[in-house]
Amino acid sequence: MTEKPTLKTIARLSGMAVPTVSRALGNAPDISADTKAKIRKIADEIGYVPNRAGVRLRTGRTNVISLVMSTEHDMMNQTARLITSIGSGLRDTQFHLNMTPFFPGDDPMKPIRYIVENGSADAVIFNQILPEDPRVAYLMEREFPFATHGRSNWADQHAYYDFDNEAFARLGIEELAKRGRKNILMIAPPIAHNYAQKMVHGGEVAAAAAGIKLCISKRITSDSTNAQMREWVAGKVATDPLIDGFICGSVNATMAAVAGMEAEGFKVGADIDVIAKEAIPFLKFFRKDILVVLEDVTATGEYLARAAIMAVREPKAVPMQFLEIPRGFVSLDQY
Amino acid sequence: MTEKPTLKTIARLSGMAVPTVSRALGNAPDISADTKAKIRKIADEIGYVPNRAGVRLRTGRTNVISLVMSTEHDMMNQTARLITSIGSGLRDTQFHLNMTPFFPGDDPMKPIRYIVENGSADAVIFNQILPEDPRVAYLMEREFPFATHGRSNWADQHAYYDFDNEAFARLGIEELAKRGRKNILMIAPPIAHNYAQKMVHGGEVAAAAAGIKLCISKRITSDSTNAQMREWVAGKVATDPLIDGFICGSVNATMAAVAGMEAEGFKVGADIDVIAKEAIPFLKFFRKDILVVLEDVTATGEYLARAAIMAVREPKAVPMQFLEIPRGFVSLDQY
DNA sequence: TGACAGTGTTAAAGCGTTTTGAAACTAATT
DNA sequence: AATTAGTTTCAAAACGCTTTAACACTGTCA
Repeated sequence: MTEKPTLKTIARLSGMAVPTVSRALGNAPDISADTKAKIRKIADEIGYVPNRAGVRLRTGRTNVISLVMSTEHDMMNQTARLITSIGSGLRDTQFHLNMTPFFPGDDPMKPIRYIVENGSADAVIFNQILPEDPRVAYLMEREFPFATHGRSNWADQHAYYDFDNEAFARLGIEELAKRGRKNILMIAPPIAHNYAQKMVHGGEVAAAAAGIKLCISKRITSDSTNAQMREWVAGKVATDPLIDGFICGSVNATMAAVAGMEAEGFKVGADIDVIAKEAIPFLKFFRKDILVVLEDVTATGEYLARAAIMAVREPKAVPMQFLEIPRGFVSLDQY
Repeated sequence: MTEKPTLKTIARLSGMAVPTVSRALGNAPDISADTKAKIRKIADEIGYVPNRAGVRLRTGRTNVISLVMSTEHDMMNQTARLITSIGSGLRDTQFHLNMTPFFPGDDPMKPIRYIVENGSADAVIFNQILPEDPRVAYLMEREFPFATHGRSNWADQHAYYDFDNEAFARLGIEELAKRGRKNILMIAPPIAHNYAQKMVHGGEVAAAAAGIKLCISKRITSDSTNAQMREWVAGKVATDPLIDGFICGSVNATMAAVAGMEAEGFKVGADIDVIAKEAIPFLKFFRKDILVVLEDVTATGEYLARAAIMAVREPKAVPMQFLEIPRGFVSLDQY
């Protein structure tokens, strides 16, 4: 892990000339099988990745598929809005936005490592932060610019935007207590994530202070399937009729909770109060008695974009950091 | 519009050397104001845009902000799912995904032109297609690879993936007719878009055949604000109590229609049937009587990715084209 | 022996940009 | 007249890659 390996590196190591290396890796017909094998081996060992600017400059091929996406017709779309608001924050700057989705089961380090090693971006933005997130550690160690959606344990040292989920849970518990609710169920995000831990902690502290009971599901979290959550909620309210409140960590959890309790004949707002958090307002269209806290995703994206640029331009400056404090419950009129 | 302008072009035109041009445009202090003005003028006239590969190769700066986005926790997110499924279709290929959001009021040609002129991608994917979409015309004329989400009038000549909105409207009308409904309101997408025209046309033909009345809103379309749609629906059902069916062109329209009719005391599934189209199943969680047709966004994204790559690799081959036929109405169990 | 054809490798050039360091002036100072 | 200083411009090099054309070899055939 010294210098970024190029064709020249492999040429030096193998004693061949640069073009030979290029053609060998490109599997050209006029290179002997021996040479190809030898060069391929060295390339793999030192982790050679072609420099995309070099390829592009020479061949004119970018290896980029560009997605030009209009946003006009989708208002209710959290992630899309996050993406477009990052785009919006990048407007009139020299920066372009590159998307690397990754999927459940993928190694979260992989795309980050690729970007750093290949130098395919000046900065990274990512989400789903763990308390001791290895991506954060990796990027900090290499002094590669980044901004996170959510805080790690080292959040004081890097750029982030976060929603205060601790305050959200507190707000929820306090509102439920005020309404005389005493037996609360929380569907929290997977507990490995830092924001889940904060939400749970906030809820527990507030519940203890208010003297009400809070039960947090371990098996079922807000990333379970809708069907699983629905079953679980239905089972819970059926066996324990004292349950009179829900705090839901995601829109999906809210939908599933509502469906589950209604299947058992309970009524939102009357029998059971539901606290929900959403980024794009729409839950109240269907159940105006749901108690909704809004999260400002547009601000999130624009802030993260600015924070990332700042991290690129002023690596030594104090990183941009913002904690969004929930502003209470919204009414349908505000939609 | 002959050759792509570079610093060399400007150098030739101005009689200056390439580095001088570079420094003049970079506003270096050691270039005279006269020269700067002259060069800037030429650059603007010929529409010079710096080649990003050149810049990157020389400086190491990519001018890219990379967004690495986890998708685990958002299931209900149409655009996000489209994006990630495009990413998924690009997996294990050499291609990377680049996002260019644009915003209501922006010139839709601008990002396309930039990509083509700057050569910042090998292919473009875009949506919101007009019947005679200038972007399609532009790209076809230049033989630049692309794939569209939706069909233009020249769809036989280019790669696309489309959902058959004509069939959707027909399906909706026929189902409403079967249920004895006679007075239908449709909230269609803005009529300029091709898919809106197809949806309207399909509805009108089917309504005529079934002998029922179909009214399509002109002023209010599915991109109106939720509040506008809600007001409009409430007003309509209040003044015309014969209305007994809705066909909604978007999830937003559906939500607003439901809210509007319920505000006037009508009940979904009993007084009025509602036909909806959605990509991510969630409407039925709240109103299981809504008649929901699903659109397969995951397939869409993966297909568009493959189609774009195909257009790059085999420009002369017959373009990949797919029309998704709606498969009828879903039940809550299928969610 | 010389010409010919493979075979495997390399030298040289160039894609568009920016950064050095030097060069050509002009104007001011000795 | 000769030096110095200041201003403006430019030549050359380099980033990493691929392509073209040329180079050595070997072995075959006349």
